[in-house]
Amino acid sequence: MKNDQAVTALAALAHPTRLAIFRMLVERGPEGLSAGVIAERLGIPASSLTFHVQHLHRAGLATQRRLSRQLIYAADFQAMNGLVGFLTENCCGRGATVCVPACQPAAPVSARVRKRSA
Amino acid sequence: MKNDQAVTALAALAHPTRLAIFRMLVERGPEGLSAGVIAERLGIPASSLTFHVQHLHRAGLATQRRLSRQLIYAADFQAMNGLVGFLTENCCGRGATVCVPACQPAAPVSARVRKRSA
DNA sequence: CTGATATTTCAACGATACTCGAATTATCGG
DNA sequence: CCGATAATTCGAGTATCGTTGAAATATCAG
Repeated sequence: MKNDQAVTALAALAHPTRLAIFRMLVERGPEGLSAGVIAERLGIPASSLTFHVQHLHRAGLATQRRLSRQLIYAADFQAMNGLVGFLTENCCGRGATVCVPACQPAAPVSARVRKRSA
Repeated sequence: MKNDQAVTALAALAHPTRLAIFRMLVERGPEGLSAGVIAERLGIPASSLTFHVQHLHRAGLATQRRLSRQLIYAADFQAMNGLVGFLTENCCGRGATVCVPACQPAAPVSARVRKRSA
């Protein structure tokens, strides 16, 4: 990850609302969440949600796909991996490069839902 | 690390100049660098440097100590460790908590200088 | 104390970020 | 096509950030 990308990604996460959105997406996994659901959970206007979630999208931290009328956003774990890697390699001293964090969800949502109801 | 602290730390690093300062401090290690040296290396006015380095200090990412007329700033590796830990634990999914990055310099500056000249 | 050095504080300005209601675009069911 | 739903874009107002020169503070050497 380049220096500029890192700054962009850090700025994207450096806001309470956006960090909350991103954590929500991480917890949800690849299945993602629609803009409406996120806005409702956070209790913010739709236009405000768009502003923040697109910030994450532009920074490369969230993917976007359309599902009929809804736009689904999901965390981009590869990008997050890149950011954490950048921080450990460039901002944690030379002795830390041995550590390779694995940024990805433990299991798809469908499996977790099944597990929860079991 | 609390959510608010993480946002503060992320915001502190989310600026080209401050990220450059922090990387400089990380590379330097516990010995730190004086405000004047940092400003000179970056080619920015002293008042601008103060603005940014204090931002890092307030965010807990840099320590400050006085050495006669100079103020020495150094990276706070423990804080950085906390931030990386927060990101891996809260923003990288549940499967990533096994990784514990060790954020600290490989060796004190004095040793490295000796090594370099050898 | 005096002068010199190192850094911070202050004040003012321009630029960017955030918020949110209203208008617009996209999709779907019938 | 039409009405309804989901989301974005637009516009305007407020707030915060970033930059910098000038003035103030702290430390030291003599």
